[in-house]
Amino acid sequence: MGEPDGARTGDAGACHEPAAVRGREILARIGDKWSLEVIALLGDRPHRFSELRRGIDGISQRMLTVTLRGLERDGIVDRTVTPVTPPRVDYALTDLGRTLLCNVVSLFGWVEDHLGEIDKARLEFDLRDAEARALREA
Amino acid sequence: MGEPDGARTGDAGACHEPAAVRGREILARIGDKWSLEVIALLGDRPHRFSELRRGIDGISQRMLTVTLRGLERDGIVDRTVTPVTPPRVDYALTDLGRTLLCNVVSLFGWVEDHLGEIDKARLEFDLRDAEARALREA
DNA sequence: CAGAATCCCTCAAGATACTG
DNA sequence: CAGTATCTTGAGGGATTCTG
Repeated sequence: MGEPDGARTGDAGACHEPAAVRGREILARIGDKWSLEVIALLGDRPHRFSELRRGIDGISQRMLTVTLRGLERDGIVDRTVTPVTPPRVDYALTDLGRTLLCNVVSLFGWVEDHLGEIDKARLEFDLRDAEARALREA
Repeated sequence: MGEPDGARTGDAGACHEPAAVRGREILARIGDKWSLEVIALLGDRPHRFSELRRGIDGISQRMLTVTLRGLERDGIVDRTVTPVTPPRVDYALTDLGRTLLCNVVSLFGWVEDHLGEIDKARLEFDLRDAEARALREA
């Protein structure tokens, strides 16, 4: 940590990148391993840190913290500290976060609607692939 | 290579995973570094391999191949080989790919509409963060 | 309870070289 | 031209430890 340099996650002052890049950046955030589950839970109601931890199977406290920080930084979630002992921290979706959730939900709708096709495509691909592979070794 | 086992990219026969996991899986695919740009280009019109390579700045031929294979496996893009010398391979969106493109476009719309808010949130976050950091060292 | 700091390891991206 | 086969590197993520 020698240099408390500006750049945070590698996107520094990326404010003037082409829209496609910014778009991918956002998609990458919500497409990462945990963000979506956090957003989904918070879409229901606000949660405390430990509630999220229990609610998301397999997440480490480190990754929960990292994920929440990223979402907070992007203005997707709101963090409220209540200075009591032991400390209490609540997380909730911001207005921005809620509008994002809407889009994500509709994308999920697409996924549900087409899961069958996707699985079918994979099966066929893997089959063709296995055939080709078998031929090469013959 | 030793075991030509079933599993391909680590999702094996993931057909019965919870919807949330499948959704994240798809988001992760389209949120990866190159898929979106490929889909965007193909949304315009079919492209040859080398056209895509030239059209996507900074992609290596390996990553283009890997990306295309993933999209093909999921039934998003269609691969057509014309057996001539030198070989000619064309890629195009499938019907499934086109419906996905629609959703992606609307998600991009959201990003464009809220880029300002996101950037503002980041600026404020980084500022608060820097303040807190400065205080700790005092 | 909620997190910060640290270490470590895996896996995917990238560069490079070779081939049908 | 359109790939495949290796190798190296680096970021993402897990386990553990320490603290206000």
